[in-house]
Amino acid sequence: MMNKKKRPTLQDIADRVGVTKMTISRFLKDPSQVSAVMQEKIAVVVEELGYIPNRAPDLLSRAKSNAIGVLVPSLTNQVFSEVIRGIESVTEAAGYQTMLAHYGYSNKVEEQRISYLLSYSIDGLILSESQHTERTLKMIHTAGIPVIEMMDITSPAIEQAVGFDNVDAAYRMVSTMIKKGYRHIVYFGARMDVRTKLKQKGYAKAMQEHGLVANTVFTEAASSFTLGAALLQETLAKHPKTDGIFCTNDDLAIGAIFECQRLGISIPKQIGIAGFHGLDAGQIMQPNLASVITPREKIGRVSAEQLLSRIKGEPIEDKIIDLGFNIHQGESI
Amino acid sequence: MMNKKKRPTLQDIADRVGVTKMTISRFLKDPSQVSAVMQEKIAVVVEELGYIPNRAPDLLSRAKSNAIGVLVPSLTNQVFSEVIRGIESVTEAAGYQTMLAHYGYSNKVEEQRISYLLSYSIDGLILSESQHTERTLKMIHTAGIPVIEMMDITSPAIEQAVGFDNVDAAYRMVSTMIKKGYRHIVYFGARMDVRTKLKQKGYAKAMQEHGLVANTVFTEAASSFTLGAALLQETLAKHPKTDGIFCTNDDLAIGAIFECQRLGISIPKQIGIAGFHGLDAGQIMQPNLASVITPREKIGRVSAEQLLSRIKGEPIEDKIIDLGFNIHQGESI
DNA sequence: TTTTGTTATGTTACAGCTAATATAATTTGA
DNA sequence: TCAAATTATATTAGCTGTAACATAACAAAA
Repeated sequence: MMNKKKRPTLQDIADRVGVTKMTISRFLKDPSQVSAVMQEKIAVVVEELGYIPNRAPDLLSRAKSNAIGVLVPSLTNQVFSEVIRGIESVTEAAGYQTMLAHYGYSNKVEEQRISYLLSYSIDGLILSESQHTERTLKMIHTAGIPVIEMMDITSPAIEQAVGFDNVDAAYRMVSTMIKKGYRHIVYFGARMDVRTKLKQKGYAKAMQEHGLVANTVFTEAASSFTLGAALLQETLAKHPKTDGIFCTNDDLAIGAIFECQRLGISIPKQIGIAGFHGLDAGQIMQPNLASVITPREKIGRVSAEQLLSRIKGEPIEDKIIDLGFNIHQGESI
Repeated sequence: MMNKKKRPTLQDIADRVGVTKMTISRFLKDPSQVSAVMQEKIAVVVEELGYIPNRAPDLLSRAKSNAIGVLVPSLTNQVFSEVIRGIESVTEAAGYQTMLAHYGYSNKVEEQRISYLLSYSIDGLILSESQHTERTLKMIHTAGIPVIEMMDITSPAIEQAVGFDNVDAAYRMVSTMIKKGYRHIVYFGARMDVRTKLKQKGYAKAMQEHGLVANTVFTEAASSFTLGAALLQETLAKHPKTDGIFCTNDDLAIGAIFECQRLGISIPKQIGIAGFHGLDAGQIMQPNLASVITPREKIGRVSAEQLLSRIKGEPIEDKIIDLGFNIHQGESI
């Protein structure tokens, strides 16, 4: 076993300077709390020993850690990188550390990750789901820290939700497609997590209202461009009359468009395709991708703001904060 | 101030069960260390109180933290999500926690993040850079934990590097383009971090060897599809004879291709375009993108394996582990 | 000078868990 | 049956920093 070198402690510094560690502690927190002479002496030794702070004792003896936990389903998913950017813009400014974890869309893994984050005495938690295991709910309750659920607002499980209405967003996009004349619209899903299912609900509702038949093509795999292409193939085989496709995200939509182009299927003439989230890639491509534009960074920012305000002890003002979405028609429908 | 609810401790459980907290500690670590009767009794109370472990005391008493730190420049960058996946596949299997931090390509931020990770007594560190501030080097030295530098192997700053040779990779791709007949190849850079500069070096070397003029078009902004399109515009204006483009990453390359398509510039006939890393998006698109395929997941995996082995006290076998790369010609050059 | 106020430093105690060691309880074996 | 071996539980001490309180040192005011 490699034994970590014994790192210098406050006591080590104190011994060299000839004071007690309390003085060093004060200096590190705010140098002006110590006399000018001391400041110099201590600074030299701190530098010399290369002191590295140790958070453990602080976590042990005090309630606040000045850190929050953030759980996202996946790091590969660009949607969440933007959410994270929003969160950190707020936490950094407020001097909070952000402990990031991902759970691969699994409730069980989410539970483990939350347990791990809580073991570091975080002051608050931002989740990306609104469905959790029993034990997760119990842990959160026991920890007694504020929690925000991000992204979807249709059925928050805990205290406060920030995001938009996935069902309505899907409903509106599909309605737009129907209004444009599409009749055989298929829904592309991947991984079938909660949000994918909510969008399916909105899709089904729109189809039903117009007396149209709802068809879903999906896979359990994580979505990707390649997968969009594969789902298109499957769709052409299973539902040859398809004239429209609504995808749970832009990755699938872009993959499907590429595949159409490869097969010589004209977009939007023969098939109209719409995605979800309005990522950069879809906006730059030819044809410009129709998509539901979601306020990802803002969701992160508002979530963090709400969380910090609650950590400060302020009460919940709005249990549900709806940040809305926009339908972008682009050129692909 | 919101006061976090006082979480149950081992003592609380012990009191209810009527034993000492040591017995509870043993049970939690390995239930079989405790008599069968106790196991049942304790399990009930643990469940009932919703016990959440507290890592602080453990960290404090200098035991191993069973956590490693991983620093990546950016979470938005898909390259690094794949590296992280590789790392976690190893650390999870070994029961290690991975503490993730990102530093936005800034040495100074890297320093802060490292300080933060070290304050949690991590057992090892994986970095994505081979250039660091003075203080970073000092801290790492003082902490006395093993460190791996990932991605580039041309000039490791600390102990051990895992990755490939960026200069050579760029050199080989550009040489391939030259061999195919391209003469006015421009290099697209973004953010001009260390790796971007290394690739530029390889590009310049290949151009020079063939008596060709090297031209770089770049921006300080983070790369994106949109940016690739913008750089293409700039290039057409500045270097109208351009017949080839080598990009520091696939995002720029894809953006450039889209822009060419929009402008009616034929690829690869009029302009050949090559990217770097071989991401999914480039492989599915039309035309299939030429790119340097890098073993990203493997870099993560090997880095983690090496780190864990060194945490166990094993010596460094190879200071530099070169995992190579492949030139994929695709259809875009 | 003495008193009071102010600033700088010191002292004490504590947070929760576990390694190491001690003791009690139980089983085994001759 | 009782000593020895084994197993189960208890006791003690320590990890590092800081809040809270105590004291010392010095300056200003009376």
